[in-house]
Amino acid sequence: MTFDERVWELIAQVPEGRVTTYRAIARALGTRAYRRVGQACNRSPGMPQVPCHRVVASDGRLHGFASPLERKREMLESEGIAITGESNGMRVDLDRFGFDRFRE
DNA sequence: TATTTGACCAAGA
DNA sequence: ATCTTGGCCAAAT
Repeated sequence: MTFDERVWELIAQVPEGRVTTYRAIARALGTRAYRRVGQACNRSPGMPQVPCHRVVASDGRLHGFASPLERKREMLESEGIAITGESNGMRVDLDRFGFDRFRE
């Protein structure tokens, strides 16, 4: 099993209405290669296999997504997750929506 | 085999 | 609060 696949497996465990962080995933895998986790998301199959839109930066900000439609993100987040801030600094409250109780 | 590349992060300034 | 810097490490070149 490759590193990417392990990352996807963890992301798949994040329930709807919750988010996780690149840091939490790296920690769960016992590594500090946070950037590598981001790449795994980039190459992930996407929904419905891997809900990579539920992965945010460690401070709760919505990172990356070179996609022209960051709006898409906000919409998907609106599956019950509150977003604070404007287009630039949109962030989620990790204390309320954060998830890192991975199994295995 | 060697180098470059990230949807990152934490600590300083 | 914003910016810079150095570190991280598997995959893709």
